[in-house]
Amino acid sequence: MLPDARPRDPSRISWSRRQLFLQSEPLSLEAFARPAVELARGLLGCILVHKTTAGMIVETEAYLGENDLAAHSARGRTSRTQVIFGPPGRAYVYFIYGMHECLNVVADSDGIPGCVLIRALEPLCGLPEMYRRRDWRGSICGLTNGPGKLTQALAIGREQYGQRLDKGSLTIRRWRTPPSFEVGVTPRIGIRQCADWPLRFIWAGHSCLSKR
DNA sequence: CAATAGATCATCT
DNA sequence: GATGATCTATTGC
Repeated sequence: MLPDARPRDPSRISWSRRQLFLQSEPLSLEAFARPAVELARGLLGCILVHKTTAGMIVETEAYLGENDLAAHSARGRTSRTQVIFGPPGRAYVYFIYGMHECLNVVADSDGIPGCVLIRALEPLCGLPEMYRRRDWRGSICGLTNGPGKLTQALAIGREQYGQRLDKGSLTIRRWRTPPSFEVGVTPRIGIRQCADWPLRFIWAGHSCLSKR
């Protein structure tokens, strides 16, 4: 089903395509029903799969429902933000700067807003496709080390708005034996309001983190 | 290397 | 009409 990746730099790509399927399982909907901060931390090391492409999540940001003026949900329910107020485990995809799509995972419970922005992945599967879609000839990490880059590489867009992430073509999976790593916490990137809140979570020292 | 301009449009004032 | 949870290329040191 998934195409083989092109020759890789073994120091950067940690798992083979075969291991991806033998050693992972989709997160259940209940697994997403947690506070956004907790989910943001918990999604690190999990695998985002869209059709023939996949990558491991190494950077996330939590957006809260209350008093978080940086969150899209802070201005209330609109046609764009309604999914954030709904049940957890759904995709919130929005369009920004006239050209980029960003993927969020809805957290908390039905009626309570909260979501997690996926900011960076380590590419795992379908690398040739990613290179083509990104029109990129640089490093492997450069395919997906940014929120707009990873959606382009995995072909995720507003067509996936509201889609559930526990089954179907867009899923988040966890390793049966999770990798061990150190988690770092920093302020979120690219926002003006609440700019100093420590809600960005990273796999400390990973080479595929986004750039400032 | 750091700083900055330009691309480009859905959303909300 | 302004803004923005971004990315890339280019400029300048």
